[in-house]
Amino acid sequence: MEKINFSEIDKKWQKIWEDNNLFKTPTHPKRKIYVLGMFPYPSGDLHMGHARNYTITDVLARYFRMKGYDVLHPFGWDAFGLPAENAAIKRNIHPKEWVLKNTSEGKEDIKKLGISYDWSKEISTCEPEYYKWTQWLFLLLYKEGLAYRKKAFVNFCPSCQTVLADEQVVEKKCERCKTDVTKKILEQWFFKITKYADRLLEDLKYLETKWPKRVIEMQKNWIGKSEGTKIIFKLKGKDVLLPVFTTRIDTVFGVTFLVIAPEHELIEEIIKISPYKDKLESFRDKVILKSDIERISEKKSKEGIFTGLYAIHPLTNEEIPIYTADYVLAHYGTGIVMGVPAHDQRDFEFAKTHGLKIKIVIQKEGFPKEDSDLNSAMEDFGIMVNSGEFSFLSSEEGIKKLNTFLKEKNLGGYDVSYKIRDWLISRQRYWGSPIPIIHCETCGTVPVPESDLPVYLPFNVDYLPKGKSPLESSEEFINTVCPKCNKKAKRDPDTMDTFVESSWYFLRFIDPLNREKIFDDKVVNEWMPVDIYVGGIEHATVHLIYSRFIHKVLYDKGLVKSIEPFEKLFAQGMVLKRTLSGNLEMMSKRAGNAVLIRDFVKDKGADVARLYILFAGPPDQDFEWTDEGVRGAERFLMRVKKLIDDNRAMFLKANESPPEKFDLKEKSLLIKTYKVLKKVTEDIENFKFNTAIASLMELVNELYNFENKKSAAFAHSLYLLVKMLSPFVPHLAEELWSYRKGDFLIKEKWPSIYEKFLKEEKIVIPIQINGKIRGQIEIDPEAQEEEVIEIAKNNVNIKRYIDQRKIKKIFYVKGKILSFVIE
RNA sequence: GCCGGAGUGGCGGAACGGAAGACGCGGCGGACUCAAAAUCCGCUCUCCUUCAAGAGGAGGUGAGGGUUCAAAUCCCUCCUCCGGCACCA
Repeated sequence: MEKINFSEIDKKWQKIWEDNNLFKTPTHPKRKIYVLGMFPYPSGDLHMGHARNYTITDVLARYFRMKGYDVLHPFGWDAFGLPAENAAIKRNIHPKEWVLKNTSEGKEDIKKLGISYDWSKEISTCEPEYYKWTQWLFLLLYKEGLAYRKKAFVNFCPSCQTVLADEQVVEKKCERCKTDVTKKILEQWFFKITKYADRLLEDLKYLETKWPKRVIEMQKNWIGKSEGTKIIFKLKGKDVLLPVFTTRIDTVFGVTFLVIAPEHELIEEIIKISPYKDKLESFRDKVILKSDIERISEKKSKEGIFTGLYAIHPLTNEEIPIYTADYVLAHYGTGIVMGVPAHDQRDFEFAKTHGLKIKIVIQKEGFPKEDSDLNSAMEDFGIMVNSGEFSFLSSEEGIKKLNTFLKEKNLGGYDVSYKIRDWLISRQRYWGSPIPIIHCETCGTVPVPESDLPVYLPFNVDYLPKGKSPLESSEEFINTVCPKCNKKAKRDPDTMDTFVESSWYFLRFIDPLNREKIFDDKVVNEWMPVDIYVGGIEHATVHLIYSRFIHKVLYDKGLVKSIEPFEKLFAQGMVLKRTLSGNLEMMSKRAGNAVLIRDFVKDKGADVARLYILFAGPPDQDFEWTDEGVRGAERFLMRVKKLIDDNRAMFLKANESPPEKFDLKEKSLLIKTYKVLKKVTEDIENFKFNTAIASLMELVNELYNFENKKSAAFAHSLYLLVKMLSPFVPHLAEELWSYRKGDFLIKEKWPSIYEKFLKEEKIVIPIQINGKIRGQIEIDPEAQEEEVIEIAKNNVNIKRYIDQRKIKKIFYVKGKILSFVIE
């Protein structure tokens, strides 16, 4: 077979498609579908890992276009942020320059893959036309009381020289550079995502069947809802309240100490009145300045000291010693825990170390009843004892009764706690959107008036990271006048986390050129929600929570009507490749195992890349890129081209309607073809591209071996084959289609399935006897049970088994199997 | 520790209550060729019976148990691997 230059075919059609503006999105859709891949950072040298994401959305976009949908399939760049900035610093060029270079090169690479994007919708988040609206969004949140500034202990990456959101800290390390994160106290901007915690959790129910289970689970975990009780202790002799959150209020009579987090806001007050002032201060400083990684560390011993103060137990009026210890976190619950050593393992260990009382208040068969017999905490539910009027209730009943009781007495009651914390969005880096806030000595924090947006990011700034905001050193930027009092004032020197930009970009795609508004909500509501969102699993808790949050804020303002932004989520797997050292790793420039789109496409063509990527395995799983696999894809495409070329005249004769005359063999070919059509159709909609292609391969094999290549049935099958191939390998399919000298294939309709060609005349079904296959018979698929049994009984193989034996039962599954149960 | 997901040929994977291993890769044999590559055709889970062609039989989807006429698929116990969260009160 002659070698085919697929890349020449690519170029030809890519140009023609572009010249004819074939992927233009209609403004007002009749029957819409919004297909979106997560937009990338403009890193240089896009490789097959990227290609996988784009290919998946492209198959869907092309398929649904043929199905008659108006398809929105846009592309853009997540251009602000550390990746671009760090890369630029490394190369000693300006981030803007770096981004421009990469977006233009990247765009060329993507075009070479033949992805059917509407490029008129392209956006880049670092352009003022975009970040103006990111700033507008900030102001919206500010006005709604959802953006606030607070001094707080924040995660700080010593290598990136900036603070990080909790979501960007993975295993106590910086998500980007893997450096151990330290703590810093800084005044920072936060978005109040916690206000939406419950809705973010509740609304997952709309996504449960359409999002991958693991993503739903990760989000649930991340939000971390925990139902329990708030109970208010009092500081002895003072008018200070000490609220405690617990999930085990049934153990409240077993409280023998309280522990307050060292970084708790009340700790200053406690230090003031404590007899151990100095010791407390030094303990606090020691713990606070530790990074989380040091604080948790290997040993897990519970370090803490006595404050010298006591609390009053609200139910027993006992005096309870107050400790401060490193195992209690200020940001969870109320930052104060009640110590119940008999029924909580951590409290047990702490009590043992500090010689505190241990008091059993829950009993369960098989567990010690004497305090001194405990070797570890008994954490199970059981029967409450030594609990005053609540004694002899079960834990479950006790929890209910105590919740009601505490509420009545104004001492607390049912409460909910979340793990999710507010989203820290300030960054002490240059390459991001400025925060549209002015700090005035007279007026305080003043938002930039909307009419003054955007606050431009200045170009000439010494942007090397120094641990403080580079913009602070830019005189032209930082100095301004207060919009309220017109006195000299300073701009907020920080930039926004890039995840702010990416949490609303899917809305801007719908109306990217709007100069008046963030978007036209009428148009946006015609297109939203995103019907299919495709991207990597790494965004499960970061981008996908932030986007849902921002979308809900906009929903509450009436700007969007969809409850959730992403109807269906598909998490595609990674592309792996062996490195020189033999390890199997994610394809990346850094690992040195990247197969670049531009190199590959130049050599083998876009369709080979697309087909191989789609066929290599289920799209939600990782797969290993191998040269052998590539060859298989290439071989298949050559076979397809040869098949059509060799039978060109027949291919030209066929059309949308199946032939009216055919013999038995031809009919069985038509049946096969329409079964493949049905499977390909279903498989595309279910993201099973690998099996869709497998069935197309079967069809090609069958067509090769088909005897009567002059029959209308054969011609019709060729015709359907080319149509079915087009979402996967659009260039080759278009080339073959062009033999027919009609309209473009990509404007053609997806073929419809003729039911009459799904039914076979005769089928072969297996016969089971006592669960074992003992033979097979040929039957009419519509045959009645009695008829089928009769045929089976007369089959020689079966006769051997059932003669002289009593048949106890017979099962017939229509058209599938016949099963005898004999003695 | 808690919560998910997954274990199927030499490999990627199909089948998801009804003939396990579709399709592809690799391997083996053959055709073409001076030769090689490419291409095309055939075979390719294991064991047993049969001189062979051909056919027949037994076993087999991480391990063990269960439900069912029938289990890779459903249920229980266990093992292993992967992922998320984790001193979360």
